[in-house]
Amino acid sequence: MVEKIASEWIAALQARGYRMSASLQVVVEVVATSPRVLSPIQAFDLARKKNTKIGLVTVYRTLEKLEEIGLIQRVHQPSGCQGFIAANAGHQHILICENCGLVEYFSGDRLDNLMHDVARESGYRISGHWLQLFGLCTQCQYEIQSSGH
Amino acid sequence: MVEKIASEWIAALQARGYRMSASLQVVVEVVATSPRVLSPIQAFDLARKKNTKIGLVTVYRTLEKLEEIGLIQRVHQPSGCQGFIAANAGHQHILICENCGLVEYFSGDRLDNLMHDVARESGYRISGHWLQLFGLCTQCQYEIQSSGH
DNA sequence: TTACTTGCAAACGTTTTGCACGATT
DNA sequence: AATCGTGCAAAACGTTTGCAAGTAA
Repeated sequence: MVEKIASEWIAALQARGYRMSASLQVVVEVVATSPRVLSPIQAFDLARKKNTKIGLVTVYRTLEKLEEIGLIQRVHQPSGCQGFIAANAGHQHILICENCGLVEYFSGDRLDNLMHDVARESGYRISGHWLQLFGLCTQCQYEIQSSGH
Repeated sequence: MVEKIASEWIAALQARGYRMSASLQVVVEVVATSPRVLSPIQAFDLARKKNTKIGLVTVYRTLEKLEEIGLIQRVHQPSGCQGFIAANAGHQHILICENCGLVEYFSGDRLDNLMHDVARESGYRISGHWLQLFGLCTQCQYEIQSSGH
């Protein structure tokens, strides 16, 4: 299932005309299968465990391609904006664990009314929105509680 | 009115124990009175028009202080995350013009139900959220339309 | 065989730090 | 008088670009 996602991403890249290589495959696997937000360097470190030859630049270029196709999205956090996570189509909003980066997706349908109201009141023509929630996943709640905080 | 905001910020900084200087005053004035998102360099350029001696580092350090006190907030945009805008207390959500950076504030009260639902469904303990809307302000809608786009 | 991709090194823009001087309290 | 803030220069950081060599199509 998880491997299936990676192979679908590879197919999408090939359909876009990109050539296949071991390096690209490894980066795609790492990013496609991560349930957590990954920075370029984190993706690089994970990829290096599978392919020692890989360069950081290749990670950047692969992320660029994946974002261009819409398979990943950049994640902005108070701690920084280098993160990426799979862009789960149809679930454009995410909930991020501030401790471990684990991501949950949720629907933002209930925002439509709000956006409509704001557009009318402000006169702006609204073209997009970001909604992100931050918190602690169940696992991290437990661990942090257990360690005495 | 606009000068009042700046002097309130100055007072808040002094109450925090920070010393006053011409450089700091100029930066605070620039940032406090801007209706648009400002990057550090933009704030620096504006401040230099009022005080040629000012250094970019001072702008960074002043922004750091203002953010620490909660008078400004960082603005994340698809084009970058260097922007800052006044943090209008009680109106924590913003609508940004993608063309000129003009910011409108709006209330996000209607998000409470959504957040409660997501917390229950995910098991996360939610501690914060970001909601930003992007679009074109009325002025920029007009200008872009007039110029043939 | 052609042209895209890689990895390295260097360049780049932004942000931070070290430090001597000057200014505020 | 003591300490904090400033401005400059240099360092650090993440990201992008130039290029020669390697590889996919």
